[in-house]
Amino acid sequence: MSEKKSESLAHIDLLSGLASAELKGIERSCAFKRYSAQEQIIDRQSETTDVFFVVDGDVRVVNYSLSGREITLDDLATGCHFGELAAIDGEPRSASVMALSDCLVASLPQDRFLALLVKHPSTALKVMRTLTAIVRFSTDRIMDLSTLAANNRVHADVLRLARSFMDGKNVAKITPIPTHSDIASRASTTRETVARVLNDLARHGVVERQKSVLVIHDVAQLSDMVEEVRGE
Amino acid sequence: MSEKKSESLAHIDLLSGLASAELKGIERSCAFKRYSAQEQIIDRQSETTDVFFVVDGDVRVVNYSLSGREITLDDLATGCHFGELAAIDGEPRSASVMALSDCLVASLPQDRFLALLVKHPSTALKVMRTLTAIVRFSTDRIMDLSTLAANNRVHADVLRLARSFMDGKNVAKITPIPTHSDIASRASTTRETVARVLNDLARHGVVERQKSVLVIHDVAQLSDMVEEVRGE
DNA sequence: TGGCCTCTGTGACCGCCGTCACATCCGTCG
DNA sequence: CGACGGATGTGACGGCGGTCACAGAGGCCA
Repeated sequence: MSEKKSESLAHIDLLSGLASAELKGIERSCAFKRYSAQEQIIDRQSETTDVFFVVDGDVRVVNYSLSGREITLDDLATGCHFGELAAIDGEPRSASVMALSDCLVASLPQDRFLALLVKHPSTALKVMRTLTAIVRFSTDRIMDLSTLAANNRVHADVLRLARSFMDGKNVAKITPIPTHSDIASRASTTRETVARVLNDLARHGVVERQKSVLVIHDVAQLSDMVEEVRGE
Repeated sequence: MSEKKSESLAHIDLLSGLASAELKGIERSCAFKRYSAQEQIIDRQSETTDVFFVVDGDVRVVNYSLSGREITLDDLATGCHFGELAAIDGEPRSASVMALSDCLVASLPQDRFLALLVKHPSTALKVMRTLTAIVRFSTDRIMDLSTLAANNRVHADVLRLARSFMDGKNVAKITPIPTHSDIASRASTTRETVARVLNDLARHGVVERQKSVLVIHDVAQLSDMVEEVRGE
């Protein structure tokens, strides 16, 4: 297993442009904390305003309907940051964040973060670029939710997964295999629907579930299945 | 009717902190253009990167499914800006923008805009705050689309309208009355569903359609109707 | 005033998919 | 090895709401 990662911000994307002395200063202002898998890091509606850096591990930005339904907004890997919304505008947290794996997270107080933005316009620009990425991602999702039927949203989500696990021109090998509930929470549907859709795809030879890999045999066809419905 | 508004950026929220000499410089870098109602200002997927200021009038940020279905993302009034996503990250336009009314719009080239952000951190911060507002608005919408049924989304949208037209503690007078298609395009449903829901509400005395005002008699009850479903 | 176009109201139909209920299946841990 | 919990497969049912079709109801302009 991986050893304890050191408490360093050297691999945080947002801070990669800074001089090492500067980085050290920020590290000293940070509180480092370990979370175990499934543990809550931020609670929606809470009034904290720190910014967080994922030093090691993976986290999930998520929200819950009052009925307990879980809606995944995004997953973040090592090197990412989160919590900047509240730091920038001072409003309550807009979403919850939980640890997907055991992970090490650094938190930077709001005033230190804002000072950083003022002092380093290039860092401010990086923050803006991550924000625009979130906005684009969100509007895509709104379009999907507004125009696609549930099973096509599953197609779209599997396609998105496939595209980040390409293995050859038209084949993707997704591993580890996400659970059906996992996909359902991103596509805003139920695990039953995901199961039915995946089995349909398997029956048509588009995907194949192996021991610990989900093989997409025909990414192009999957893509067609999403596009054709988007258009009609 | 209102006279031709002057080609000035004095009332643009984003630029309100700048010295007047600075503002004049930006004005000189801008191209001012009039659009008539319904005219397209930005086309999704186009490769331009200017930032736009709404000097006078109202505009709508909107997207279309290939089948022609219209999805309203947001409406912007005089003083707002748009088009900053592409200016910040250089990607193609993420949405279309059209004039809701006849309006006057100023466009600022990307490099001028980026230079402004670098020179004035407080303006950069304002940009970030508008971006965080968009993100929050979008995640709320994603939650609504994921957890509310179509007619409850209509409730939620009317409630949102009502809250911005309050007239007394529990009464709102919405004017001008939006068309049903209009509401439908924000709530991601059909005008027929909107018509049925509004008539239901009218039958229960919650709303009343008058000549040119939509009166919400019981905002609290409307609010309850949204909350109760969110919870179950 | 008459015609046209947009907006509105409502009924009928029916397919998608959320919900419930079980039956496996599988890895882990005692 | 047996048992337990989580993940998966699948049938049945029923309702929500999208779609189609058409009938008013207002403006607005010639």
